[in-house]
This record gives sequence, C-alpha cells and structure tokens, in this order.
Amino acid sequence: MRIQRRSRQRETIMRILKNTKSHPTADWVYEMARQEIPNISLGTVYRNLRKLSQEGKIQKLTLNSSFDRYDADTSFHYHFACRRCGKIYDVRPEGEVKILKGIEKRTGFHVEGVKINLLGICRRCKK
Amino acid sequence: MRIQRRSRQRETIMRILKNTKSHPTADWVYEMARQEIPNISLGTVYRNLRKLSQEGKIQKLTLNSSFDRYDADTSFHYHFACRRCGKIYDVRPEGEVKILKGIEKRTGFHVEGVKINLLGICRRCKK
DNA sequence: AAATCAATTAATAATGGTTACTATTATTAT
DNA sequence: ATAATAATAGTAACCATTATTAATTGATTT
Repeated sequence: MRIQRRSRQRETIMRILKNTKSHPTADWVYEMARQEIPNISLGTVYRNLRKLSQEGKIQKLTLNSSFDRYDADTSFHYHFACRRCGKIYDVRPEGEVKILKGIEKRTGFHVEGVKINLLGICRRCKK
Repeated sequence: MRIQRRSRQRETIMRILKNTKSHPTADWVYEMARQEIPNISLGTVYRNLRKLSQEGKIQKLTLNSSFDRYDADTSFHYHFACRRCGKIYDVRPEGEVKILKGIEKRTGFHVEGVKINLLGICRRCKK
C-alpha cells in the first residue's frame, strides 16, 4: 500500500492499546473494540496490530508459544510474567543496557533488538 | 503416568538433539528421527519433546511466534537469531548473570527463569 | 458535489504448528 | 509367561493467525 489512509478501526485499536497496561492479546483487543464497533472483524484487529507493529508504533510480545501479546509502550523494557497470577509486568532497565555493548564486542554480531523475558512469582503472589 | 519407561523413540530424539547445535524445530527432529525409525509419528516427537522439556532435560525456545525450537544445552545462555541467514547462535553470558539479582532487588519479584533473545546480523552476514 | 481509485473492511475460508484421541504395541515387574 | 500400564502410530481436532474476496470507505481529483 502506498498511501496510509485513516480508519476508525485502526485508531480505535491504537487508543485501546494506549489506555491499558495489561499487555493484551489480540482477542482481548477485539472484544474491547467490539464495544465501540460491534461488527468489527477479528481479521481487522490482527491486520492492524501487525501493521502498527511493523511501523514501530506498538510492540509485539512473544512470551510463550501459545499466543502473542501487544504493548503500546515501545520504549526498551523487559517483561516479567508471574507464573501464578499470569499477569505481565513491565521491568524498567537500569544498568543493563550496557551489556548489549559487551555482547556486540565479544560476538562480533550487530545487535538490533533484544527481548528479555522473565518468569517467576510476583511480589503480590509471594505473600 | 507414574513410572517412566524407556522407549527407542524418546532416546533417539534425545540423541539427535544432543548431536546438533542448530536449535532445531520439531519438524527437523522428526525428519532426522525418520531416518532411523521410518514410521515414527510426528505426534510422538512433539510429545517427547514436551516431556523432555518438562523434565528439564532439554530447553524449549520461543524466539518467534511461528514455531518453537529445542536445545539440548540446558545451561544458562542467550540466543541470537540472525535476521539475514536465520541461524540461531548461542551467546555465553559473562557478567550478565548479576543483573538478575538487581532485578529481583528492585522489583521484589522472585525470578525463576530468564530468556534473553537477541536479533540482528551475525558476523558472517555482515561482510 | 460527483467521480474516481485504491486503501480498508467484514466475513469467512484456509493455513500450520501443536495437541488430543484411540486402538495397538512395548516395557517392566512379578 | 502374565499382568499392568506406559508409550506409540495414525489420524482427527484444535486454535491462533493469515489469506482471500467482494463490498465499503476515505482521500483526492475533476
């Protein structure tokens, strides 16, 4: 496609994603979008999530192999999945960014992207 | 199942995985196993890969969302996927292990597992 | 404002990796 | 050898995602 055209569906999907921190699945976005656009198609949700992800406006998360999640926060951060409650938490990086330089130096690879996924028990479930 | 029983199929799958560094897919393991056991079933491959993974004898990698890969090296290390040639490289950790302590300290989470997946261009493809 | 044209959509079929099912076979203990 | 049951082969089902297609819609041009 040459020209980007606006559509109510895509803008709704983008707004839904921006207004949540829950790292939702495509199906969750679909259900939310249906409350505004009852006859929106699931394929439309997937197509726009893919498009937005390719444009770098959102981030696609592949935490487990069963389904993908989406995140409107495109800044560099990690994701922590609680094994008990299933919630996905954001983890802000602190000094970890410089490890990438070390990896590049000793491997000779050009590192373009890093995904750091943590699994464990969140603070709330520990109690 | 209560008692673990031996099977030629599972032992073949385990040996195939141990003898490669290519982080193969289930289908690749299936094709290799068929050279020894021509009528082995793809379901058997999947079932045993899952079982071996649950027992901690192998590692399941979820690099992208389309299919899983398997690794008989269960030691802690990262994976680098070359965007051009598609090869998966192992990256040995150096000082990075201590970042987990920092993450645990500042989040209060109990971190049980970490997956670090890198994407970029490998040294060979850079030339 | 009407016409135009391609991007976008809704609806649905298809895809592909993985899992479940079931009758049969194989392994281990007795 | 027999009994008990784990494991298998073959196949169907599952399910998230993608592709297809005719219809619609949004921006641009006349």
